[in-house]
Amino acid sequence: MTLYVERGFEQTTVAEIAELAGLTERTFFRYFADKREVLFSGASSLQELMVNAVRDAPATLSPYDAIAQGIAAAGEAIGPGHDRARLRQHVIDANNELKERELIKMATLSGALAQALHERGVDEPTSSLAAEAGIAVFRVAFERWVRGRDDVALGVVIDESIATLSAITHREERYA
Amino acid sequence: MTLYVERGFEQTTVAEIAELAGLTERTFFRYFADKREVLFSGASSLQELMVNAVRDAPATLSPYDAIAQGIAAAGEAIGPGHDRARLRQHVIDANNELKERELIKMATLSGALAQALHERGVDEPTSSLAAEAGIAVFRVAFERWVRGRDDVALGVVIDESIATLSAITHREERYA
DNA sequence: TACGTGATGACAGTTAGTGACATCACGTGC
DNA sequence: GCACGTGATGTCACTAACTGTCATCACGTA
Repeated sequence: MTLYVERGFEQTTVAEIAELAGLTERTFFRYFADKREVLFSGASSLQELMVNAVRDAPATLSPYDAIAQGIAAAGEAIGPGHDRARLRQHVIDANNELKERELIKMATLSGALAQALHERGVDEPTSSLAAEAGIAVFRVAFERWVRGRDDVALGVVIDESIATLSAITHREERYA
Repeated sequence: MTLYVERGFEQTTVAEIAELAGLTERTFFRYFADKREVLFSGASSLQELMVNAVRDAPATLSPYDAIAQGIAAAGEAIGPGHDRARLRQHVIDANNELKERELIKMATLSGALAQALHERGVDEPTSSLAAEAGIAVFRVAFERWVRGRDDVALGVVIDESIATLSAITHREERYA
């Protein structure tokens, strides 16, 4: 991570990382499937957290509100680490391969959330659409939070974005 | 493409592609930035099509409806090629690197659509959210269409998905 | 006919990632 | 206290995706 920040992702070789960490390249690849995965080791636990939140949400909640609970849980987990998130995102945004990896993590997450909705009795395509919409909200909210001021809480931005999406898809309200 | 279908993406080397096409590896890499890009050469023209549709949509349309026009345009362009789409998607789904590339193309598209909304006078974060939601709809609809029966038109699936997302994000209607 | 230009080939080099085997530390059962 | 199985690490050889550089070649033009 230090190296990625200092000289960028592409300019850092696995050999350098391994040397700095005091192990061989081969061992590095035993811990991480590839060079990119270093930055995404936390993704699976975040996914677990969100899926649990959806699963444990009150049965009376709509799919969209259940997903909102999951996103809120992610917000609470990430919220405190604004500086870390900003640094990490800066590295990712500077490199296309890393962006790709981030996107596939999001897509996997979306699939897991759809599955969690399934287990709440929600049918296709409602489950997939609600999950995808939730991820869309999370993506936009997270980006705004990372680029925004330090004192605006992630949870607040998320709530705003959830409401905004509802307003957008209400076709009749503000437009002809 | 023939080779990717026959033996899979990973099992196909650039050397083989080059030989089949009657040129050298180096020349292959002059036409395609990398091995994956072969399957996504049409992405930029599709993006252009969608952006134009959004730009040229009646000014009275809401952001969501303007995006819907863009998606409909994509539906018309892709719709006739059901077999080709199915084959291509089969190759992509079998390989994670290709899925990543597909996702970043979608993300780029989302950004372009958000930009097109901007030029219609739509503010952030509404523009990004509407674009992301539109991509979410497109993603789900496209997948359903590819996996579904031959005689169901893509346009129909898209319209259904647009309506379903509206219903989902109407929180009060069908749930407590 | 000489010349500039754009496309291609030839070739060497870097780096990510993998497979196979050796080694080594360490806890367990005897 | 010692043999032994096991999991983590090192070593080495190898493949394949890319990249940089220079040579070559076809072709339209002055």
